[in-house]
Amino acid sequence: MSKNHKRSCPVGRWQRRKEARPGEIIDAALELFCEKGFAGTRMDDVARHAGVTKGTVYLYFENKEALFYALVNEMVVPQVERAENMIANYTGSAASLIEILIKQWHENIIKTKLSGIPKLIISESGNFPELAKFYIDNVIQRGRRMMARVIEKGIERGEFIKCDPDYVSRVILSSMVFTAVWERSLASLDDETYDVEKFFDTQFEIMLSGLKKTK
Amino acid sequence: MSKNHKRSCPVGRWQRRKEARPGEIIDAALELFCEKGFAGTRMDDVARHAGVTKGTVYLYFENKEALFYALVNEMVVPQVERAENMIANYTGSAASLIEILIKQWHENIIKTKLSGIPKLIISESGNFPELAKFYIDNVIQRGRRMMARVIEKGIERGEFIKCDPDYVSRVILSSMVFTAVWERSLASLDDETYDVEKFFDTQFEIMLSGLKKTK
Amino acid sequence: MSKNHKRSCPVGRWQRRKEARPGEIIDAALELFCEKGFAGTRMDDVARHAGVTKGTVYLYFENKEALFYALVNEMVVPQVERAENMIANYTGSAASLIEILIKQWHENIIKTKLSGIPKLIISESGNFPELAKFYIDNVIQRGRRMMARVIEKGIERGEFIKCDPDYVSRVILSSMVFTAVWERSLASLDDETYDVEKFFDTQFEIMLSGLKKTK
Amino acid sequence: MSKNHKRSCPVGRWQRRKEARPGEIIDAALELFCEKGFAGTRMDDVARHAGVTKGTVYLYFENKEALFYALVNEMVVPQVERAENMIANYTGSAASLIEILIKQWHENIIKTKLSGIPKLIISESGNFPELAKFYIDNVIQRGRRMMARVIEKGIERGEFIKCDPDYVSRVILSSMVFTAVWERSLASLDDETYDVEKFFDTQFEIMLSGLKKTK
DNA sequence: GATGAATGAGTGTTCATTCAT
DNA sequence: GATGAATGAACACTCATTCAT
Repeated sequence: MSKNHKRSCPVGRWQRRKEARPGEIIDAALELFCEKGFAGTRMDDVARHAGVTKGTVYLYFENKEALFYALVNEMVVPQVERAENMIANYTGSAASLIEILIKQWHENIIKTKLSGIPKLIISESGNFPELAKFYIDNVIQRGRRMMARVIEKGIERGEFIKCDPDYVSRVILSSMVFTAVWERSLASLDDETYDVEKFFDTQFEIMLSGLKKTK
Repeated sequence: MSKNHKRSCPVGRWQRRKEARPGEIIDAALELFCEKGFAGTRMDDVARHAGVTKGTVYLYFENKEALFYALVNEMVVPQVERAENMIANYTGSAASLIEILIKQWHENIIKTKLSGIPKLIISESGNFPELAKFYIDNVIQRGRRMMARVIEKGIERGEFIKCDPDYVSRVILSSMVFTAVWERSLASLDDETYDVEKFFDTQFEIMLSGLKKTK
Repeated sequence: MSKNHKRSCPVGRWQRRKEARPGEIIDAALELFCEKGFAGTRMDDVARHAGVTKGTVYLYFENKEALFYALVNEMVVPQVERAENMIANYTGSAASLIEILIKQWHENIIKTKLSGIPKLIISESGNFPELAKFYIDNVIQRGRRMMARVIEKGIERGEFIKCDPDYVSRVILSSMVFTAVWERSLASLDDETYDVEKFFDTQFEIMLSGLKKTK
Repeated sequence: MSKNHKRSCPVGRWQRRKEARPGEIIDAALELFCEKGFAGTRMDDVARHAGVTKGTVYLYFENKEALFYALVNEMVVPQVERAENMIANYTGSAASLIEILIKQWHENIIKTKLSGIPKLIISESGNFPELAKFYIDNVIQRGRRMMARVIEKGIERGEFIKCDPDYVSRVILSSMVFTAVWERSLASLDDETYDVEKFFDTQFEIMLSGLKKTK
């Protein structure tokens, strides 16, 4: 009847949260790995950030590395799929699709904790090449192909000038991805602040006016 | 990762001890820090890579952190100065200057070990905010201003359309810097290889045709 | 291995809690302690082997150590009593009594899980001196006296030559006990297999012909 | 000139003992592993017993298990070889050779730290089957064959009655080995003390008079 | 009674740093 | 100057034990 009947049992040490735990731990790990790096993050810290003790982390993840892998798996693939679906169903112009993709990148990645992933993968690529490879194959390459297909469509539709869709895709994505990396690393230390939205608008305008056919 | 990075004396951090130039140590450290991260690199490895023993590293650098600071200081400032001098003396068009800057970035940074620096700073920014701050102030901001001045000149000279030079500068630099980061992290793991030169050409063309005034 | 074995309350150590008989737990513990040692055995394993969960073990035994003590107490004393009764009622020759004792050792100890006890006690004597002491006083010494009495009787009856019954007892028992230890430790790893029965026959024959008076 | 010129440098933290270290560590490990078991022994304890700190142990042994393996390797093989050489060169009677072997077992094994090895191997056989196998193949089996060959020779020379040398060998060795195990485990806890020498004398006499041919 | 999620003390192992040689 | 044996603090991971359900 009352909305808080769950709280009738006092919040204590023995709360069971089997369902929620892994997600909480992964969130904590993402934040900390991204901030301090994999090696620089203590399992104890991850645990404390997730509101549990060290031992509990090991109930859900075999070891630190498994936690890292789970984190990337969990966080990354759904995003790619969402974007691919969006593109598949889109019927408007290539230019407007690019605009939407950039906007969504801003809303769903840059503004969320997900923006930590690219920085994390890049930072740890030397120590976890296999994981980096997974990310390249399942995120980067798919992203690249998505954007390339959009460009291609724009060329086919007569919207865009002739160009190599793969390279144009890389150029557009590079500053999008860099922005995520930047926001999660140096942005907060830079006293010359900027407006991410305006950044993306600028990028969009220049790129598009460079790509658009002038009739 | 020790939590007292910040407590180590900030004075004298930037000097190497002695006259001798343990450039090999710095080179080894750059390579290894970039590959494995600061925490993941053992002083022993740095030493061995430099052809000396562990103790010797400590003759020249007070500790691991000092080595990191020295590395960044040593490697970074000369580049910026070189670029600034180049711009100051340049008399041609803004467009051609941008082309030259991109080419030099490719030749002098991307193709050399120096490209490891941005990846390293980004990766370790959470653990070494002071160092990151130094890098931002002495490299990033100066680079941004350089590029912005070029754009500004282009607008003044009637070459370019009206735009916000600061944001355009950020857009151009973002994919340039990202390319360095990419080459030092994921590029070697990506089976879809690409030609960096063509990447920069594509970027240059699109950006420029987006910026150029059409008479 | 905690250093405070000795501090755990010595009273009540020998009792199982509750009426129910968690014989399966003790069986599981015997098997696992014997195989992996006390420290090397996880309570979780004991529980799983006994078909219950970890918590349940603690319903019946105060802690791991208490389980060990209960195990030894449970398993050991009945055997000694059975043997003592057998001897008390025996009326035949000393030689045939020895033969019977060896046979029974083979049947009731060597061939059963009980053979694990000596190996276990020996292995853990350093960590559980009190328990080892209990075993010595209640099993070893009583066994030694039993065998010594048989020898003595043999001497008295004129069957055996004059000898020190205590030492002869020790010699006979040493290979009997060793066989139990061997079977529970190295036997299965030795590719030079042997027949335990023939081993005991050989021992019996040699010892007896060495002991018997030649008229 | 003075005998203690080595002591002229004060005993301190920085003494280098590269040559001596491994042996000291192995000695400490043997004692502690035997007393507390492998799992129950802390590397810290081993180190302290050897007069060093934990880190130093890892300079010489890759890990705890490697230390265990090294210990067995180091300690065991030389003994077997010594015994085999002795037998090969022996020209006297089989009976006297057995007597010598028992005496040497007493002097060189039982009375020394080496007597800890059998107990240790037996205790840890479940956790280190490979090491146990090594011990069986290189020590036990060779010991068994040695003793069997002596018995065989005794039979050939007409000293001993017909019997199966392999089984007789096993019977004799079982109480010899057991004595080592006993001395390193329960002996010190047993208030019924005994004289090991007399034990072996008793064994020798009974066995021999059981084996000897009566003309 | 039984469960199993959670705890936290304990231990193996690593590695930056020191300093006698 | 250079070495490398030694140190010891730090951290990943384990597991006996607890207790809310």
